[in-house]
Amino acid sequence: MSQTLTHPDIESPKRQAILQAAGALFMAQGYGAVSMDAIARAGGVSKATLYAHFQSKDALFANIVGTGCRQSIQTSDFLPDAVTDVEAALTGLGQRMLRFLLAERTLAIHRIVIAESVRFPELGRAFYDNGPGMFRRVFAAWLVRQQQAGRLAVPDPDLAADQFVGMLRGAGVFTRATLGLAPGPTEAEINATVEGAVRTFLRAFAVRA
Amino acid sequence: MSQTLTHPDIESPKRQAILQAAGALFMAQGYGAVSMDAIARAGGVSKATLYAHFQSKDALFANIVGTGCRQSIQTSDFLPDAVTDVEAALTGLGQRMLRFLLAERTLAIHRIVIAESVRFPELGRAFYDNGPGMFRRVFAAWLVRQQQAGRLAVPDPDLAADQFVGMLRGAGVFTRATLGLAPGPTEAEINATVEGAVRTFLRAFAVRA
DNA sequence: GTCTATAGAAGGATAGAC
DNA sequence: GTCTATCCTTCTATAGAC
Repeated sequence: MSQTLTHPDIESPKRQAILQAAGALFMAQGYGAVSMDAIARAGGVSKATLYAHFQSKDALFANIVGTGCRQSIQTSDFLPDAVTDVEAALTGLGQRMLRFLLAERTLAIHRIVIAESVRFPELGRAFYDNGPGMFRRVFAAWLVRQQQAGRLAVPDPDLAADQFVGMLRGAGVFTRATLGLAPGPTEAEINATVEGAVRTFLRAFAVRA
Repeated sequence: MSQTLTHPDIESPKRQAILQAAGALFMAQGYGAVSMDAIARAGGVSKATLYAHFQSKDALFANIVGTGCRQSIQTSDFLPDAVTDVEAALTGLGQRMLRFLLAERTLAIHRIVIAESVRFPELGRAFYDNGPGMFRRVFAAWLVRQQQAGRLAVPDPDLAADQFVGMLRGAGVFTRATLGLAPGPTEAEINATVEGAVRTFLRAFAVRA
């Protein structure tokens, strides 16, 4: 109703500065630990300007995290394009997937969604639908195509997709990264995790010679 | 130094009331959303009494979560006792493990540790060492014994343990429960997840006939 | 739209009586 | 140890000038 009155230019440099500053702060410290004062200071604007662009702290937070969830998953990036070799395709998929999951930005969004989904229930839903849920749909469909091509035998594609992602996240390198434990994951650990997941997956689902 | 001065009776009913009230509130709402006022009110004590037993909000929080982490994992509960049948043992282990992971109390501790481990780094370490890390050690050792008995072929027991737990948590039922998404997991989903994890695990690591 | 200044509420922690 | 009452800080949000 008052949308035409406030009508903040979506390209406004101040607005962009606010979003960037708020995003960095929220990701690093969570919802409760960040004050509007701190956001205004980091963004180089006054608090009044901040409230001219966003109705409340909640609204600003929802904007940040919603955008983060939507931008985070580019499913096409993960889908193996050339499908001549299933093992190579799965390995490439696993590498991109695990490295994406371990990126500091992804970890931050993951942490914050888990933390705040109790207070903002729509947050958990948006994250799942745009993240894990969407990936599972696309990956399961890919598994079905491989099965039709005679390269895999996957009785339950949804379950198999969950298992593959589950083995990547495992209880090892990803769990420690989520908890912020030092030292961070090494290249060797990442490669071993991916190779192990592919090996186990293929032993279970490859078509026997 | 002032330990003998304050010397709060560890069995004090007021102290117990505080711990119980604070635990419920922290688990349900997280660190930032809970005030000392609310804890005092819920515990039926005054704020001064609260501060007589705990030096600060941080200290009270650390006590709650530390205790929760330590009590949460009774590794012996998860270890298959009779080992005549590996598949049955793994299925029993998986059932107990997944149901434990899905318990509301476990989910609450898991959420809160992830949320606050950025601000309280020692929290993530304590949780991992007493939870996933300890379980992995014990489970990997069990896998080695099964291998020595000729029932399994597990080249990397740590990786295999991570994979089994990873498939249980998967990207499905546990992920949705962590995000608080309705509806909750059904019996059928839980059973399918466990059976699927055991089947995939055995296809990868069972000794071929 | 943007600022300075401030209102109004809530939280963490303490003083002092008992 | 426990209470009541309160201090000080910090927070969200707004009023009013430009």
